[in-house]
Amino acid sequence: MEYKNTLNLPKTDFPMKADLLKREPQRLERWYREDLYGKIQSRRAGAPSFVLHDGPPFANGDVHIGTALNKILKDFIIRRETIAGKYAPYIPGWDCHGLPIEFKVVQEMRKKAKSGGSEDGLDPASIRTACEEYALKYVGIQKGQFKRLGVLGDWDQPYLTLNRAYEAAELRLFADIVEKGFVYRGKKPVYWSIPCRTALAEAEVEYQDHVSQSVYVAFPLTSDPEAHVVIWTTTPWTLPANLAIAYNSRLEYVEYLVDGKKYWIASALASDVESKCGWTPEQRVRSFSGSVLENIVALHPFINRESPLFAGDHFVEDSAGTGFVHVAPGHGTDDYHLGLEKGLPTYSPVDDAGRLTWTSDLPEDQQMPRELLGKSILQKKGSSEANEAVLEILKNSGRLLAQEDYRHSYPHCWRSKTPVVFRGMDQWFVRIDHEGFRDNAMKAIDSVEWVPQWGRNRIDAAVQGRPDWCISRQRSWGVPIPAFYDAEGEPILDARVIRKIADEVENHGSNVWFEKDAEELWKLARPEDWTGSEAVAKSQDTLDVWIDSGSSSRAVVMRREEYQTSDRQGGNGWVADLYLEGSDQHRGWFQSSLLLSLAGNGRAPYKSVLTHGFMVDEDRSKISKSKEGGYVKPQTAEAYVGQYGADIVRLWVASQDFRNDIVVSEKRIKTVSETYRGIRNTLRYQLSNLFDFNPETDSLQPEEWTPLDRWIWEKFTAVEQSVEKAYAAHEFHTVYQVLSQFVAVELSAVYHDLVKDRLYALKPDHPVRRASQSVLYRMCKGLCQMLSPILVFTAEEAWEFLPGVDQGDSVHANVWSPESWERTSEEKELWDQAFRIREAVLGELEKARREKVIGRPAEARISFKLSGKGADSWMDDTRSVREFLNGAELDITLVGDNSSDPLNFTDLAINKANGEKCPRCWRWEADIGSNDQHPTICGRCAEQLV
RNA sequence: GGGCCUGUAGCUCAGUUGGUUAGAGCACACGCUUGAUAAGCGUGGGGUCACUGGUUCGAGCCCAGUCAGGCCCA
Repeated sequence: MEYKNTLNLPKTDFPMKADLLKREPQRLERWYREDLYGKIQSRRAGAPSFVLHDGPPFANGDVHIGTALNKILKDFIIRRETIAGKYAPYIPGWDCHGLPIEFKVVQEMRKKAKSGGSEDGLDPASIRTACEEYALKYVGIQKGQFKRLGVLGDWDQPYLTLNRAYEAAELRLFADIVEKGFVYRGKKPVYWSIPCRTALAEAEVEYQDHVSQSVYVAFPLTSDPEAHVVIWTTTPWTLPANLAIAYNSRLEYVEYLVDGKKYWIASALASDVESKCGWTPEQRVRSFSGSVLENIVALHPFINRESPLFAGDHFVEDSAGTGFVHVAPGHGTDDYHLGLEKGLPTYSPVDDAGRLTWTSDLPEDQQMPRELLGKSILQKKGSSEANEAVLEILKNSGRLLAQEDYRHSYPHCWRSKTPVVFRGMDQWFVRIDHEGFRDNAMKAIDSVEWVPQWGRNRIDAAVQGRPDWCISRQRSWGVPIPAFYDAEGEPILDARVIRKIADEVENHGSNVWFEKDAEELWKLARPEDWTGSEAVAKSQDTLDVWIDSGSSSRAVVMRREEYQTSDRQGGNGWVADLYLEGSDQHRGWFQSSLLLSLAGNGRAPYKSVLTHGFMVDEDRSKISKSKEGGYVKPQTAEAYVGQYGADIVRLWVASQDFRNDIVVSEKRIKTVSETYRGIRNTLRYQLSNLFDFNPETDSLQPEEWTPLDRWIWEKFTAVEQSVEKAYAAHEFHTVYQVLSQFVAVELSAVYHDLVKDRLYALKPDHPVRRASQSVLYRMCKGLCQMLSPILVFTAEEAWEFLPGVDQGDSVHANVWSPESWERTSEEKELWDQAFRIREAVLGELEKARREKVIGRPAEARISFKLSGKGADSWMDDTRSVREFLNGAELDITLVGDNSSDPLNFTDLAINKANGEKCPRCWRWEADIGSNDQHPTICGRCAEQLV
């Protein structure tokens, strides 16, 4: 008789091979066809809400692997809140305006225009149409890539910063802020990109190595034309804008006498300047303290005006230069502040195209020489027309003491990659210190939970140190600033006007501002009781994109229907529970959102803010787009998903502590794949042994289980508790560690291994078998649920094979309730000791096997002496004990009678077992043939065949 | 140059208020199994806790500095 056919061998259609690349897209198709997201939302209607507000990625290019990390983390959290029973809608967003898109679109339009022989069609309205098309195209592309990652959300109705309703809400928020007096018109040096013809935000500037033409220039004193203050600058073109010189009153200065002329520099820089200017230490005449320089006035080296000396102790250093700093208030931040303090104009004699020019700030006789007019300051190959012209004048006037190329880190325009210049010009600003606003912001920061905690330090520093917010941009692709100008050229910015325009934008889109002329717009927007001057022109500026994304709380969280639940009504109900972005956003979106929300709505828009690190290479250095030598994998989400599948990428994200940097490497992903296989096989083992189990009718309760079942169940519930705790703390790497280790150790190596005999060999409805199936069923279900936020595809796949699950019932829509269960302390104690004995036995078995006493553990006779509390209970169930100790035959001798001592064993010995191998259950038994009807198998097996 | 942060086995993580020979899983090596089988089990090797100095009876944990890396800023 073929006894193999009488065994309950495992059976399942849950495949061992994951085949993620094939199966994931199929499952996605089904999820969206059946509207899983909508189903979950309606099933959770009325439940306590949880709002994670999505920070909008820029609608440009493929989804970067770092962006994928961000979205996956958000998806973990949303899904975990959902299976915890919360109503947690996810409304993804995109940031659609801004320079990068406009730059690219304009480039393309120029190219086309050139080949077509005409530059027509480059007006703002056409540029905007092309930009919108471009942005929407990438919204579509990225949407598909996010979905492929398994990120679930309302992809049919995302929020876009270019939507009419969004723009209108943004403008209304802007109107509130204008009304409260935050916004002013001012002249200020701002980063200016010459090719892009725009002011740049700090975020749009990147530092690169740059070689500047640095010069040492002598400024004669009014009191003594032979005495000179020596300045050093790396931007000769700013010399025509020089209005003062700064020194440090705490430094020591030294006077040189060279060819009858006196030159002053800081002592600390003496040897440096000597070598540059060709002086010698012998020419040093005297030294003096910087404090005596007060009230001294110098003359501009080539323009007819004075350049007074002022103390600038906090920015004049003795680490480079001469200890005297040339001050041009229109061309530098320190210069500007010093100028404000001393009443100097923000003089910036450079036009939009980067050419030197005269301005109305100074009388004509104090303007720069005519030969400088029209010279471009844009640097090409290390020099510029303006620099050359200034150098020429300096050489001719004998004021140039030295010149050399100077390599340093210098700000560059992030798009055109050209050096940016500081240029004073009219802009709109938000005044950060308006009515104690900065202090309020600091308080608002205190009210927020920052995770990790040091995030607070970062945003604190960002807000504390930030200057007024320059919010205007001279670009087309953005939300227009609804300002007008009167006949005098004076700006009109009025909250009522802005609100009228917001209504127009809501109805017709913001193109209305660009398509209609000033007269028409003014007619639409002019308040009925307007008493101010009449508008004759409209502003061409757009709002900084950080105003766009920073308005999302007002435009999305406060407005979207999904978020207007009964538990979010009134008070601070509009505040989001969580924002989650990379740590670079402390200065970016977290800050802009905070400031705008505080100014407009009076408090921070979030309760807590979570940040993650950045993707780094295997050597933990910054991910580079191009590496020297050889092919480099594009760092897009697609590149990884296409090779490994989304669940592997997600598990890899979960495997590392995201608060630090995340290492992205093939090797790392491969080890994660190994873990994935372990998890998948465990699920498969469990499912395959549940093929004939009906949870409704076959389930047994813990009291009816064997001690081993209770042991694993207690372990499992402990795992559920730690996983729950880890999820609550957003520590996904702990979820990963706890689950992968539980799967490998407790389940695979112990429980699943030990329980095979009873599952296979006992008759199907044997209570011991049903007991184990009951535990397996509970664990399999719990594992699917615990894994579901991370392994979204695999958890669902296994869930469908789970007995008793209705067709179409998604693991993602169910509620996961972590169990909590413990054995009695007596049982725990007894079995803790049992495991210690097991460990010792396994060691001895291995030794015996090496010494060839036995072939394999199943042939072993294990004997030892047992004493202490619970020892007699071992004797009650030697089958379980034997199974537990992994041997064939047991010979336990009870010794002593002191049952209050802890369980203990001595004299452990391993020998070859008696009996022979049962062909049915493969165990070594002494009672083979004891049953007449089944003479070749063991007694236990024979009983099962009745 | 400044601010914030990170640095424990090949990889990912634990290491409780400083206290016995620093732990786990994976990977690796060797063996077993072939009724979880493109699976499973057992055993084993592997760490000057980035480095240097200090505080202490005692430091992976505390202090100072150095180096390397990341983000932000200048």
